[in-house]
Amino acid sequence: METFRPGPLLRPAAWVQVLVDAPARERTYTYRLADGMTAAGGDVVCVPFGSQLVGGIVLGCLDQLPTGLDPGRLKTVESVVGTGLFAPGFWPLLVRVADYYLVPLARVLETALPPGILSRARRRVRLVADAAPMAQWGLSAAAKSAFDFLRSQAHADFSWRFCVQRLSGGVSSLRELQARRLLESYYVFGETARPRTQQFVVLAGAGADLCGRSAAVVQCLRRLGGEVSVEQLLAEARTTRALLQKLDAGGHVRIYERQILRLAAPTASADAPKLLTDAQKQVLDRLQGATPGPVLLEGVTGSGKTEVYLQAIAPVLDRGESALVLVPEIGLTPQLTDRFAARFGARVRVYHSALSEGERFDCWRQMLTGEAQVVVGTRSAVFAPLPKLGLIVLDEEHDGSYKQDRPAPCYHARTVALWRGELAGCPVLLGSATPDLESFDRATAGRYLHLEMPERVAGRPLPAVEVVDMREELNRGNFTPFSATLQRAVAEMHGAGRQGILFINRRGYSTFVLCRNCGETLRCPHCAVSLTYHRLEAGDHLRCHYCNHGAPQPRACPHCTSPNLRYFGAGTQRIAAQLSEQFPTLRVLRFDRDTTARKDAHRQILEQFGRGEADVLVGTQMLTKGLDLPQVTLVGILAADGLLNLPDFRASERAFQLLTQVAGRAGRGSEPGRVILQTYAPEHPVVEAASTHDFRRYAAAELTQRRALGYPPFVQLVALQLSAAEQQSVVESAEALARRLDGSADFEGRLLGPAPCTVERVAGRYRWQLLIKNPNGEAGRASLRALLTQFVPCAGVTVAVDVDPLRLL
DNA sequence: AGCACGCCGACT
DNA sequence: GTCGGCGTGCTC
Repeated sequence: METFRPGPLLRPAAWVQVLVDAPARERTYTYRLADGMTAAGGDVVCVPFGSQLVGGIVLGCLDQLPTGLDPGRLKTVESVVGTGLFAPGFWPLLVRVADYYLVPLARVLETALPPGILSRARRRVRLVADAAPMAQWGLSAAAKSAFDFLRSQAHADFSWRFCVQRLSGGVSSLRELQARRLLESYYVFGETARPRTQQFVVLAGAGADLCGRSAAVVQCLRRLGGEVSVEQLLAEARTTRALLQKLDAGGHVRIYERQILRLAAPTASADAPKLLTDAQKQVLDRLQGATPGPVLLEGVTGSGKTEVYLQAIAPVLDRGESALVLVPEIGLTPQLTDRFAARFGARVRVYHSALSEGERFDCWRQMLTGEAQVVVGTRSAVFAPLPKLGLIVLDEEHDGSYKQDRPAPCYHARTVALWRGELAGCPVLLGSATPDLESFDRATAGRYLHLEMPERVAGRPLPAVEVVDMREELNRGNFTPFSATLQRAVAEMHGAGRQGILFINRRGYSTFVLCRNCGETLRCPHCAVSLTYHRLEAGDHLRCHYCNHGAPQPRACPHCTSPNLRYFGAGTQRIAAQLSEQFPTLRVLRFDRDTTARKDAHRQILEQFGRGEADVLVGTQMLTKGLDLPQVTLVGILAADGLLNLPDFRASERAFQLLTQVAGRAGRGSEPGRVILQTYAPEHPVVEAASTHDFRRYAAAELTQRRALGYPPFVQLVALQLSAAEQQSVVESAEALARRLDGSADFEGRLLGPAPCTVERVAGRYRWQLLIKNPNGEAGRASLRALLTQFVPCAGVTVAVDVDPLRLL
C-alpha cells in the first residue's frame, strides 16, 4: 500500500509515484520531478520506462524516497502531459475507494478508467522547427532517408506508430533523429487522443507500368471503386499489407487514415412520459423538494419504478446536468435500456465492461465533453466521468451483481455511488421491491429519505401466492417436479392462451451423476464439486459450474466401470424436457446462461416470448431481474428449498429477494397473476413472508437476528481469502495470518476461521478463508491495512481482501 | 510492449 | 570457435 499523500501539494515535492502504462502494471514506479516541475495525483505524465517513453498517471507525491530504492536508478519525469483529466471530485472518490477497500490506488484506477486510455498509440513525434542544419551531418543512410521523407510531407507532426511502420530503419532511425534534436517525441492526451481511425486505400497513379500481383491488386482496387478500406482490399485482392505499402511507396496508391465514430447513439422510437399514479407523483414531488442525499425507493414489483426514474431524470437534463443510471446486468435489462433510449434519445449512452475497448474509450470521451448526458451502465459505470452529475439512480439496489468479487478492488457500486453522490452533491436514488437489509436499516433509521410505492400501477393486485407442500406430493405418489396444483395451473393457463414462467435455480439437465454400483459421484478434476450433466446438440456433456471444465458423458463409471449411472437433481434443461413431455402442445423456451450466451440472445428470447411464439419460459435467477412481461399470468417456483439452506448468513435474505422478485413477474398486465411456490418446508419464515408479500415483517425479524449475532449491517465483515495450488502452503499461510490477527488488539476474539472455503478447491487452487468482524470502522481497517502490508505469505499463495463480502465462499 | 540476458544449432 | 534463434524477466 502506498505511503504517498494523494491530492494537490502544499509545497513542491521532489518525487512522484507513477502508474506506468506498461503491461507489467503490477507495481508503481518512483520518478524524480525536475526543478520547478509540479504534479499532483491524477495528472498524466510522460516518463522514460526502459528504453521508451510511456504515459502514466501520477498516483501521489512523495517527500522522501521509499526505503530500499537506489537514488541512482531514478529517472526524471519527461513532461506533465495533462491535468484535469478527471472531473472535480473524481480523484478523491478513487482515493476513497482505495482506502476503504484496502487496495492500492493503482488497482482502482485500472478498474475506473477505460482500458487503453493511456495507450501508447498516442505517442507522437514532430520535426523540430529550428533544428541546427549541421545536425544532419553524418546521419546514417536509413535515418537520412527517413528524415527526408518526413520533411517532404505536408505536415510536421506524425504518430509514433506511423513512423515506426513507414520509415526506413524504424525505431533506430527515429532514435537517431531524436538524439540529433531533429525530431522530438511527445505524448498527447485527451481531445486528440486516438479517435478510432481506419486505414483506407485510394488509387493514385495510372498503374500502367505494373505487372503481376501489383497489377492485379490495382485492378481489384479499381473494380471496387478506387477507394476502399485496407481491410476490404486485403480480403478482396487476397494480398498482403506489405504489397500495399510497396504500391503506396511507388505512388500507385495512397494509404491514409480516416476517422470513424464508433458508437452510434442507441436508436429507438420516441417514448412520451406516462401518466403517473398518485404514489408516483408523491415520490417525484418529495424527490424534487428533498435535499441532496441518499433516497431509498421501496416500491413493490410492478409499481412503476422505471417511470419514476425517467421523470426524475428529465428535469436534471433540463438543468443541463447529467444522470447516471446503474443496473445489475445490462444484458438482462434490454427493456429498461430501450426505454431510456426511447425517452431521451441521442443523449443516452450505454456503458459496461462488455463493450469493446474502443467503444468504452469513445463513450468515455463523450461523457467528458457532455455529449453523453444519461449513462445507463453496470457496476463499473459508477466511475463514469460525467461532469455536473445531477442524479444517480441504482435500480434493483439489492442486487448482488453490484458487488465486484473477482479482481480487487472488491467494491460495491452502491457504496461507491453513495460516496459519489456525496462528493457531487446530488441525490442517489436506490430503488427496489426488496431492499437490501443494510439500505432498509439505514432508511428506517432516518439516514436515508425513505419513499414508498406499496401498490402496483393501475390498481393491479399483487399476485396470489399458493404454497404447495411437496412432501404431500411424494406421499401421493407424484414423483415429477410438478405438483398436481402446478400441473392444473399450467393446463388452465395454456387453455386460456396465456403465458407462464417456471423458475428453477439450476441450469443444465441433472445436477449430479451418481454410480449406482459403487456410489461415487462424478466430480470435477479441478474443483471440489460434482459435475453437472448437460444435453447438448453436439452430444451429452458433463460440465463444472465453477471452472467450466467440460468432459464428454462417460458411458460407464470411471471408478468401477459399471454402466449403471443415474442422474439426480433437475436443472432447466430437464424441466423444459419434462414439461414438453407432459404438455406436448406447450411451446417451451429456456432462459439461462446456456441459452443466452450468444450476443443479444437475451433480447431475442424475450422478444420471441413477447410476440407469443412460446407459452412458457423456463429459467434461472435471470428471470428475476426486472423483466416486464405483461402477458404472464402464471409463475411456478419449482423448488424453493435449494435457496433456503445455503451455508451463508445472507442466504435467507437472498432467498426472500429471489422468491419475491420471481413472483413479481406474474400479473403485470391486465389479467391478475398467480404464483405457485413449491417447497418441502412450507413453514419456513422466508417462504411465509414471500408468499404474503410481507417485506417489512421479514426485514424486522431478520435484522433482529443479525443484531443479536453480530452480523452486517451491525458489524463490518472483512474476508481474507488465501489460495494456492499447494494445499499445505495455503493452510500454513492462513494460520500464520490468523495468529497475527489474533495478536492484534483490534481483532482479538473477532476472528472466524481460518477454514476451508465451502468449495475448497476451484480450478486447481485450494482456498481458505478468514473472516474478521470489524466493529471499529476506519480505525479497524487502518490497522488491518498495516497488518496486511507487513504480512508475507508462503510462496505461491495469494491473499485477496474483500471488505463487506456479500457471499461467504 | 520492448529490450536484454541467456543458453543451444549452422556458419566463418 | 562465433552469429543468431527466441525463451524468461525487468523496466523507477
